[in-house]
Amino acid sequence: MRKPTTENPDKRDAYHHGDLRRTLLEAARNEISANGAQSLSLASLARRAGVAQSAPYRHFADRDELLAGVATHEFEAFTEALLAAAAAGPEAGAVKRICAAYLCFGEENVQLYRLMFASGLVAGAPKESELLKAALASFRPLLDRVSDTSPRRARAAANAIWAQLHGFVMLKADGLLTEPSEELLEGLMI
Amino acid sequence: MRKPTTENPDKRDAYHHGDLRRTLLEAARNEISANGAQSLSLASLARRAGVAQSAPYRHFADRDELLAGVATHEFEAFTEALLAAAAAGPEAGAVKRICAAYLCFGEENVQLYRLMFASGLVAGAPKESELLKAALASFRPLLDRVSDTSPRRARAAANAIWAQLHGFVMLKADGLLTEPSEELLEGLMI
DNA sequence: GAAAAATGTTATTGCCTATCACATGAGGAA
DNA sequence: TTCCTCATGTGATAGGCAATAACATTTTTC
Repeated sequence: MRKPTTENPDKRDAYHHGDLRRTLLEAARNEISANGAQSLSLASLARRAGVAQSAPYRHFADRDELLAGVATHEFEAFTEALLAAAAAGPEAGAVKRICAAYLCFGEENVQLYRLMFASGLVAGAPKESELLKAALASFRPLLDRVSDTSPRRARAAANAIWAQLHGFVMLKADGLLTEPSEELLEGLMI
Repeated sequence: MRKPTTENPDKRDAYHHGDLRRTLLEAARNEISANGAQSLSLASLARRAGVAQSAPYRHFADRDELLAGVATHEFEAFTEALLAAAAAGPEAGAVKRICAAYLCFGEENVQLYRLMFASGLVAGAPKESELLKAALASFRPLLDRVSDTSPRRARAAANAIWAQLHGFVMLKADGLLTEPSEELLEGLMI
């Protein structure tokens, strides 16, 4: 692996870029966030980064692997946001706050959310992949705070909430639900 | 428009195909159902139908319009399935049966379901499009059978159920939920 | 310091979308 | 019938992208 900066950061015109992997991931995130994952091409990313079209393939086996990289990173940010919401008040209201934070993230990052949860990327990811692990980890904040008569029932309840939140975000993203988030949050069955 | 059959159906070698639009839609449905919408190309469809690569463009402005055609048709089939489930027993259990039919459809048609609800196609569709109308219509069977103290509350309740069903299907499709449908159905909060 | 590994470049292949100009066939109007 | 027009299909083409191969240049390692 490579450190973010070499001894001389001014070496912009050097043969080697220095931190292409990170640069590509960041540019990809921007592009996806703005125009969706569909409109992303490795070629255009390479151009924007000022390297040859083939350079990205030194860091990502194919387009999907780059997308997976972006998605993984975003799942981690998502998890952070949920944890922060949980910690932002008394434990009693943690679930409610997590739900609000979930809807908020989905609304503010529609395209990234699509990549994470609706691109089929996770479905095609191997069991041990970083992506799948990051995706499952984002479920923990909610699961850990839902209690019920048994762990099994708690899991079922958390699943139900999760599914509902996910459904709200996606249906709203597609224009099939028009109610504002606060209203959906009230209608949430907990 | 053109009738499905001309006077002579044997005229296969004729200059005109006869019913290319329908043929393309059906082939596209098959391909999507088998391998997902991503792997669909108009070029390969044209080859399979035995016409020139440019022929499909006489019937669909672009790739997305073909996909929208498939999705629209599938939303109609989906609505039919939900209506059939509702009619398949006493009115009292209609909602439960609709939910079961919903999960069943999603499970048996993962790729088509993805196209319908997770491709962003609906999000980009104009307000008056057939696609959006068909999508919204698929919500009616459930909405019409959920009653509450007020129409507004009924809508909120139906939204919640809908979102939850959608969430179950998608999260399961991505391997993030592993519980069998029956169990999810029991956990459904109604 | 030399060998090896990492990272970038140029060149190439093949597939795809989308748009031309042009060809053919079907059905209606005179 | 005969011609005209429109719908539909063909061939050719431009441009973009994914992916790979062979070659070049640093950086790291021993």
